[in-house]
Amino acid sequence: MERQILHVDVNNAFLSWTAIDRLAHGEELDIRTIPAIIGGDEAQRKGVVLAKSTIAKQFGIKTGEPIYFARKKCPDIKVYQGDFKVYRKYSNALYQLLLEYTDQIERFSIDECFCDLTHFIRPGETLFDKAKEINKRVREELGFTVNVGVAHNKLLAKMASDFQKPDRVHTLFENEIEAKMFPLPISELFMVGRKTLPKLERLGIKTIGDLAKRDQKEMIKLFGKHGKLMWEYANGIDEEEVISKFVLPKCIGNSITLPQDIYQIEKLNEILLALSEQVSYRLRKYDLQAKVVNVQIKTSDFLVYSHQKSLDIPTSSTKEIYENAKELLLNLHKNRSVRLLGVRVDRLSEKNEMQISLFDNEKSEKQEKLDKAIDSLKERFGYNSVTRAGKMKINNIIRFKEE
DNA sequence: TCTGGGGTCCTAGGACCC
DNA sequence: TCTGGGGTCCTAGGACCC
Repeated sequence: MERQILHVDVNNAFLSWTAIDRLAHGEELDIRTIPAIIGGDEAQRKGVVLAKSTIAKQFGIKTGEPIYFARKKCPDIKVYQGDFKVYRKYSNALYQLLLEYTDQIERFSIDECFCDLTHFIRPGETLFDKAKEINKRVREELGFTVNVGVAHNKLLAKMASDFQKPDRVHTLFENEIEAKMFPLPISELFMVGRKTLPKLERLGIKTIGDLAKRDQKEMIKLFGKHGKLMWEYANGIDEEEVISKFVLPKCIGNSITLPQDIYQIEKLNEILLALSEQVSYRLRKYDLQAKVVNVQIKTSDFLVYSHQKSLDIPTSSTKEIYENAKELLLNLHKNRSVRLLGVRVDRLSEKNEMQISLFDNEKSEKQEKLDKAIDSLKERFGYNSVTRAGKMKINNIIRFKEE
């Protein structure tokens, strides 16, 4: 049976949401109507463009580039800081509205959803009608706009939502692929990134159609699994289901670009503790444990190094994760000047009843009780209310969004 | 020019075992 | 003494996405 899929994509999400939240708080100016961007704090060396207004886009400003570049392109650009709590609020409002159409919703990111309406189209209705209705209702009831892609699989719905923006509904059915998708530059294809683009161009592949018409075996030979995927996408082939159920994370990480480069291991360890604390806190919130601890650094010359360690027994203990991270960092840093420091845990598994209640020894039982006590204080009084990362100055450097 | 932070998945090479 | 091939696990790095 042909599936009925929508991809709902919020236009300039971070900027639009910031705009309407400011308006809701009495601000007169709608920042969607001026050259504006949402960006990180330049003083903290996080000065990249996270979202841009339609007018800012017309100046050639791109998401992900330094704010410094954006100013060169448009000296009058206004820069605003975003707020994740605000994003989450509007993202949830959108999700609630979509739930009126189907319970088969995959939250692909904070500002994108896939919806499967296969079993929710009544006789006499079309998928396109539903898409138009959603588009209109979001604008009128929620105050921001979305693009909606209409198709029979996720890939085509996603490609369709990316066509003309903003506030539009586009279809991309099988019989439209040749006319609507094949002429697009190959860079527009989902999963063709910065590194693959020049390789494809060197092969004479300039458009999605060019790739679609190549031999699939050739693409597999050159790019392996990625080649197979790209070829299928270029041909509009995608069998992936809309996953509506909650999926546990496969890894949890926390990293920070430091306001200044740091080379002293003692100072780095203090930050490492704060990072480990946050990672293990999130791990425990999901009732997960980790088999692998990973530490990553980025040096002042933007080289990235990482070390990881497989543990004998999975853990969710702050102390254990920190101790292992410390050891990894020691082997990693070699007096290098560190720009970014990160901790990540991998190979996560669910704690079963046995593991929650039984302990190897008294020491780890005590440790677990301490973690739990701190966790519940954090729950009640906020993440930063209690911390083992001793010095408060670290919490001035690292701002935790997780509360 | 000055370059975030959160993820997922894949690959290559080495260690180790049979 | 000098020799093989396959499977699994681990690590480091890199690609992609939003």
